[in-house]
Amino acid sequence: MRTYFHVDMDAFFVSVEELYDPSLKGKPVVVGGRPNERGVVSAASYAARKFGVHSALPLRTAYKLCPQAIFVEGHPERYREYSHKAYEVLCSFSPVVEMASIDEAYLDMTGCERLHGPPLRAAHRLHERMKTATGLNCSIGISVSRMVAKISSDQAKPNGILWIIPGQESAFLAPLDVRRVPGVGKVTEKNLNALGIRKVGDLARLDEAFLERRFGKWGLALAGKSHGLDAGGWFDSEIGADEGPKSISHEHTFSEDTADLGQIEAILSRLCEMVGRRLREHSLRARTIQLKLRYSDFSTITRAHSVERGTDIDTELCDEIRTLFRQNWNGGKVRLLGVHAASWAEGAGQMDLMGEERREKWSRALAAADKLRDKYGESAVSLAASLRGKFRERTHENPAGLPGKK
DNA sequence: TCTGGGGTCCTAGGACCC
DNA sequence: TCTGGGGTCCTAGGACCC
Repeated sequence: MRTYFHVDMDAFFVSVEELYDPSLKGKPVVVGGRPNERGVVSAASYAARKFGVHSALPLRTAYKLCPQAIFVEGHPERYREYSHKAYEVLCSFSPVVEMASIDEAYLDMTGCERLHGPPLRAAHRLHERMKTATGLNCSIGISVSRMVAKISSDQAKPNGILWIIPGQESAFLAPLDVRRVPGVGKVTEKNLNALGIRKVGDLARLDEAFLERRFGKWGLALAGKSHGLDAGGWFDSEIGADEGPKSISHEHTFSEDTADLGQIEAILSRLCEMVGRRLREHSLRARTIQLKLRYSDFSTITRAHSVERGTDIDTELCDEIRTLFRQNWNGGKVRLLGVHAASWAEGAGQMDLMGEERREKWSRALAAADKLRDKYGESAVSLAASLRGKFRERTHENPAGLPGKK
């Protein structure tokens, strides 16, 4: 029998912002952008949540619900920094730590009793050390199952600890809404509700075979989850095994929908550069390049093309993407563009669409550009098309022509 | 309520091969 | 030529998570 902790930082982005600006404390704060921007709430303070503001809510809606809230853009570098600080605290508690996202982690605490005492005492110590070392509150769920630990940390919020005594998993889960189960979103919840299944206990009473017939493999996993088992997909995998990214993508939503080809191609170039840069950072070459295109009516298509050898070169990505775009654009106003790279090429091959010499020349030039970007920021170096686009986008959003948002 | 951006995993059909 | 079956790759779309 194992012991897992799920550690989840409370209102993480907001709490980090409060460390930098203590005057925010206790006030309704919304992280995500300006209230009149296209976009959604990344995080809301507890004071803001009282007004019905929550993450994923459109910013404009958040503003309607809580006009007095303080809206901040957010600082990803700060969040990464504090995420790393939290990670170090966790590593001092268990050798088996897996960050599940920027603000939550799983710890395998099996066999740590001699060092830290029984689970609850260990959790209190961890909670305290987290506060001292980072200034941040977290909530901790404890169980023999990772999934139950995650649900219990959720129930423990804010700033709490909840231990599910071994053997009590089903009893703990039974009265909860099915929506609390990780992996059950809006759609699955609706489908389950339509069958009269509202609580996890309803799910647990059902025949496994019925769920499998109804929902396939996912139904079987659901049956296991309802009993507190780490069943299906994510929870089945080993904890702590980090294998690097499986895909790299960037996308951009226009502040106003556009059918201007110059503007569109400029953004595509910029996105390709961002993807290319990340590929080179990870020493990866992508075999599959995918375009994402969303129109004003929110209808969205993706179109992919695979190449034999893979690439990490901006111009090659750009050529692929531009072709995909020209082949598939219906001429309508575009809301969002995305560039997605996946399916990594094996080993250290050399050539693809270009000859080896040209390729090396490009690689050197791009490495130099990456360095400049490190030093002076993302906007320092750009392909011509991208530069044009930046100028247009910026002038569009920012008629004064002031420096960009970064 | 007018809907971001970065990911993961799953399904399903068709091509292609043996 | 009247029509199998399994495996793998590619593509498109969708649910879900933070």
